[in-house]
Amino acid sequence: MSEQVVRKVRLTPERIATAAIELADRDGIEALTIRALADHLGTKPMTLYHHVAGKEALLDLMVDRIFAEMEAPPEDLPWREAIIRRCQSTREVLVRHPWSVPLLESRSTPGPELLRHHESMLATLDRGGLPLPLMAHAYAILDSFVFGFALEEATLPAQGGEGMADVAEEIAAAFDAEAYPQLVRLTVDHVMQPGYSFGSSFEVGLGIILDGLEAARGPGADA
Amino acid sequence: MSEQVVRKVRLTPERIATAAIELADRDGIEALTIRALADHLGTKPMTLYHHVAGKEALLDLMVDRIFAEMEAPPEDLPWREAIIRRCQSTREVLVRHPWSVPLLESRSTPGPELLRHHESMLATLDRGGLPLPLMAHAYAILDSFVFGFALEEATLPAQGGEGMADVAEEIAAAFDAEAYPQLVRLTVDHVMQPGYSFGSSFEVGLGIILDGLEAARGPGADA
DNA sequence: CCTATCACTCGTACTAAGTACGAATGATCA
DNA sequence: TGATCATTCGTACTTAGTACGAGTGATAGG
Repeated sequence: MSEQVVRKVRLTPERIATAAIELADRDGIEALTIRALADHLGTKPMTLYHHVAGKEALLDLMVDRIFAEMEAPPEDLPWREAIIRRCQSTREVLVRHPWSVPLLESRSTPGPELLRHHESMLATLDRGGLPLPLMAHAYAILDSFVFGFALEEATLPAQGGEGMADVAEEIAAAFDAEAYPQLVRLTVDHVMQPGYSFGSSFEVGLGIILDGLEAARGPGADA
Repeated sequence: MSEQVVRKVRLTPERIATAAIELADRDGIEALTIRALADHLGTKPMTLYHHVAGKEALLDLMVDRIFAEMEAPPEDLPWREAIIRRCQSTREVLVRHPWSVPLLESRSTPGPELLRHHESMLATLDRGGLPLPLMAHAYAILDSFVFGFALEEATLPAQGGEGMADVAEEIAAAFDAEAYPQLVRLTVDHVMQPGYSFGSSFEVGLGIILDGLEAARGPGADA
């Protein structure tokens, strides 16, 4: 049970947050306790409190680090590509840390990395020539979609194409085909088919939204 | 502190879940403890365990009841209107119970009402004449957007138009205008303006997505 | 009418987890 | 060398979920 990793480096809030993310990735967010984290760091619970104000503060730190993982696309990319890149990166990060998705939005105090993330998204939209009101819409819509998608993806049983098909099969068997005909049809005739990938809807959705935004902007300049 | 509501009716899982939702609405999800719930129901903690297997099971019940609140649109409505109606209803429910959004997606065991909700959404899409693969995309995209939007909305400081402007003002003051120019510009020149409403992006986003889906369906090409 | 059953109620207490308090330890600098 | 201060951590308090088993009241069969 105890892992007693020997600590060689000095404790810092950043290092603690990093270790906490490791633990959450490995054992799930519900297994992330102060005691387990201390153990993982080769120290004792109360020691952590000299670097972090409490568990809530720790969660805030973790969230900010998650945002830090989302990379800003290079500025020389065309507007549309840049947005796609950033959204993909965001999704990848959230897939890597599925436990974080409900957390991200339940924290009320925004950290610097969160602000940076938003800022760079807005800057890219600005480069696309969107007027302010449309920019606000674009921002809200894209963010909602990306996080919403990640939210669904995070709770999907298994995201590997095959593993998911298996699960879907079980579900379909448990379903009452009369009570839920569409659900069963979708599952059996589509989801369980080889080559199905839930993730492909991400690209499609993103494309639809970007098309709509460009149409709303009109024939503006691109760069 | 103790509220000691006199209980007149027999305890049932449904009634317990309803009371739990009331409590969560009023005091927040973190204040929903078994003890507080028992108090609210005029009974004792262990009594609840004869009707509900545990707190996890209680949360499952609550989630299913939340889904039950989302109303299916009348079948005679045109396809597009029906989708909009359902999505609006979903959003309204989630705004009414903001604490539930992270919960909804973190539960892995789907209840009957959740299945019903999905089924009716799919049925409406089917009425729209979407072929199966496009239907799957439409479903994933719409759900992601609606829940993602609700997720953001749930964590927004205040959704009343004015209250939010106040908060935005504070935030803008705290911001470093040099570090986050776009964020500040958006906040000051748009969000803080009278008449701004975050929620309006919902309609816009929904419209864009539906336009895109119709376009994809239209001439016969699909994705 | 009496009593056995059973669903329901609840008092007690155990466990896990966050964290307050203050002592011990060790490094830095005058 | 000794004082200061950051860090570490042992102990213990608190809250919350819930296991265990005793009480209690309504109902059904004799």
